Amino acid sequence: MADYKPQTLEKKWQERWQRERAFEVTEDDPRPKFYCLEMFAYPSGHAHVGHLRNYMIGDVVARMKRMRGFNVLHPFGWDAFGLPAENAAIKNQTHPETWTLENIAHMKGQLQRIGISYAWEREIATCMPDYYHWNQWLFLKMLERGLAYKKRSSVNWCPSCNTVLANEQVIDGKCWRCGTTVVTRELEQWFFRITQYADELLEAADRLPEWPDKVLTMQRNWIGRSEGARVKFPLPDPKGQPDHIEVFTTRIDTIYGANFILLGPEHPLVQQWKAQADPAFRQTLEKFLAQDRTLRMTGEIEKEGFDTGRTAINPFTNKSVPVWVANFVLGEYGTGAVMGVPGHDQRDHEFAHKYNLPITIVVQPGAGAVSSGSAAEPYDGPGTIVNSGEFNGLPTSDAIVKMSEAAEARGIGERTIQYRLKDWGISRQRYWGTPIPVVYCDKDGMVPVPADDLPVLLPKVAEFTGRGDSPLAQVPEFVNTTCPECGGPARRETDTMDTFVDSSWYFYRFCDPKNASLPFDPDKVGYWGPVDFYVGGVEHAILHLIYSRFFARVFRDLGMSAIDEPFTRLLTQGMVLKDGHVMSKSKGNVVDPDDMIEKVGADAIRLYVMFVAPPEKEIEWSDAGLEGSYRFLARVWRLVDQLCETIGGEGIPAPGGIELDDAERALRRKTHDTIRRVSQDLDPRVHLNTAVSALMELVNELYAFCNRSESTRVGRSIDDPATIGVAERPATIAVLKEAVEALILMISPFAPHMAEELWERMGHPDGIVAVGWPAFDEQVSRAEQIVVPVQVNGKVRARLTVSIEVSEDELKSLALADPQVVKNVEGKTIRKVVVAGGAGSRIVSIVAG
RNA sequence: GCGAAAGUGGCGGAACUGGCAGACGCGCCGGACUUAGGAUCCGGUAGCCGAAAGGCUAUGGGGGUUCGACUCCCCCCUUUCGCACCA
Repeated sequence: MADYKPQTLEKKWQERWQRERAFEVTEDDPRPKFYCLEMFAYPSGHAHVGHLRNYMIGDVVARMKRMRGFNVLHPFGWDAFGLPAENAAIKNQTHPETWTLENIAHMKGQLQRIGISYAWEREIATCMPDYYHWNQWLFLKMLERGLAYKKRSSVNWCPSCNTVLANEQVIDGKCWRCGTTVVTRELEQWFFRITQYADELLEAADRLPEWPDKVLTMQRNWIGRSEGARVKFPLPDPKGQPDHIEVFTTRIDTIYGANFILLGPEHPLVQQWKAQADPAFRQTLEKFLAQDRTLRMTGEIEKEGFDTGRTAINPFTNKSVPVWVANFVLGEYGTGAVMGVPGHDQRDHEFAHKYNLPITIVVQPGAGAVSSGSAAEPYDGPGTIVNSGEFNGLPTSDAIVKMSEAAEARGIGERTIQYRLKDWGISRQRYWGTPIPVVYCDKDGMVPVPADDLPVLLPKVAEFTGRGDSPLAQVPEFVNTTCPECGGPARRETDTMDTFVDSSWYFYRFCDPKNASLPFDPDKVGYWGPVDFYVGGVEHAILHLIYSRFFARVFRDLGMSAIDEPFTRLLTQGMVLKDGHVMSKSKGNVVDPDDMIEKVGADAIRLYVMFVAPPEKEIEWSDAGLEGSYRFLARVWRLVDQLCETIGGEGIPAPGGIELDDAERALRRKTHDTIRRVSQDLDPRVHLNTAVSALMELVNELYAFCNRSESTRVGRSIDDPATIGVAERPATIAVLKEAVEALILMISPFAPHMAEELWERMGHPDGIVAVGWPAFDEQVSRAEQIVVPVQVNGKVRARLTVSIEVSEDELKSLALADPQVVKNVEGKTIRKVVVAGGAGSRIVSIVAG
């Protein structure tokens, strides 16, 4: 007899798993593969239970799949480059690498203490040269194929982080990381041509049935496909190169109502015209253009325009229309210019109203009578075309086709598809990232570093001032190099890559983490890929998950893999709140897992987090709930502790062929019913909370079974003489053994340490890891009892408890034998008895009269 | 404004394809065992009526489909999340 002492037994099993390399895997394994992955971690210092929830969910699935006969790859690594390391270095006078490696060591210990079953021999850290080497390799491949390119552009600049942000990293005009308002800068930047895959990424989103709809919707919106047309509005008096303004519209059918042209402030013609204008005009234009770009992007400022004094020709009406600059037109989207149709667009209507521009109605809702005059409200729905010459009377949908064709025939426009998605800017003016492997030579210009010279190592020395230029530019030994082409002096690129590059393909590196000649062996990715089950926070729904889908296609097109979609199934786990807020160090509401392990052990934490809510939902941390889970584990412990001498070891037969009494049969049914429920709740559903509750029911049933009489009572306190374990009857022992062993096995994904210990105490010295999932006996489970409602003339008059083995005929006779049914149909003629419902549940309806 | 998801006891949550609403746990109440109990074991716990048997009312609100609705359909309310001038 021994009390449940999680701390010592957990340590024992963690050491044993490590010693026996219990979770390491190879590719030459006859079992089917299963790749289970949680989003790798940024090594920020200390993991709190909110972080750990992610890994616990993946671990339950990985352990369960192992038991069910899969060769399970379950690796872990570190997203180790990034700004916080650099900021910490500035603050603490240490090196980012020191800070990062110390954090990794600590967090790795935390993960081991909570008992996550990782193949640690495959661990990777993106800040190591043997990893970022392959970022550089891939960059060169993308450069060769035109998927990486450099251009000058206005970029989002975070003045606090002192670096560029991708569009995806700007939230409401603010930096995703620090919340500082983002400003615009003109810089030479490297881009990845993700837009080349826009259509494919969008289309394939329909073929990801095991992703949450929410994530797919977000990705679809982010890619933002619109079908429309580009149309040229000629400039009668160009005085310069372009002799027209091209607009993008999804509503070419309203073009007869286009009474003005609006240019975005970034439109090149605006700059050109400004330069040509007289000083007074230029000054007012500049004043207008000085509006804060980020304020404009929030959409909360009033619509304002500036009349350029120029005109263009509407190519359909041949009328002259004024050209304005408008603060609400986005320079980066479409052509940066739009046609203003005040009759049928809310924004254009407001604009026309404000500046007294004419409004023309060209669409009537429905096919009804034509009303005249300008509408007080713009109508932007479908309808019938009016005031549009030869197109009058067409439905708007037809008009879009006909007018597009007309524009194409006249060479003044074409149908196009416009995406909201833009190319991915990857240059970062920071130190702690992958150096971009190109050099600049006065003679040969931009020259890629030859693949044989990779990796371009990040120099150890760098000064961390937090100034707004690239720290690498301060390191002459790094910057000054020779040109691979001509051997003359050259300068290295001093920007580093966005860390999202690192995280966009790490799941392939895990398949072959030590490969020194390629990012991975295609055969190994062919074996393990794609990731079958991927767990992570919904905050990565757009950034990481679109970039990874993009990179998977790049590798595919390089001939490195056959995989389009890197993640077959995605689970976005909910956050862990404390006192109603997300855990964060600054809020002071973090729950440190090591404190909790000290109190109740890792298994109780794991069980609690899995039990308290479905994995997708956020949970509110509760110490009382945690204690409840500890109590449950202690309850299981006591049960097994008191029974194992009787039911453990060899020589006890399976209960299959033995004659059982009612209670034994009921327990056996419960055992197999629980196996069925837990199995289904774990796979294919991942309803971990209900799986745990099914196990709790089984434990309750076991206690009730043993407590039928004083002599078989279990579960009292250790020193209580009433707790002498169980009976004599071989059938009882056989049924109990089956139930208890199934319980231990099924609890092991949740509470692996305790399960191992109990399994050992039951007389199995070889450890649980290699043991299979408990066998499910359908025969036993089919004898399950169900309750069938019996209706008489449409009202439920009785409920029959029957076995689902009962046939329909038997069910009918049972219904008629039920006293209450007899009472309800007494003296009446039974017209009809109906049996309905699916397998397992049947409804008897009796029509009497 | 647009889009998505959700609304069930004191609380977290269950209910799988339309079939006993509230599994399981927390909390609370009681009993047993005890010098003691914040341990353990056993029981109770949606609301209302009733001594009980039992009955009635209940899944945000209102309609509908159905023998039967937490579940499906329509309208409304609330909350959360995402997008937000994308022409």
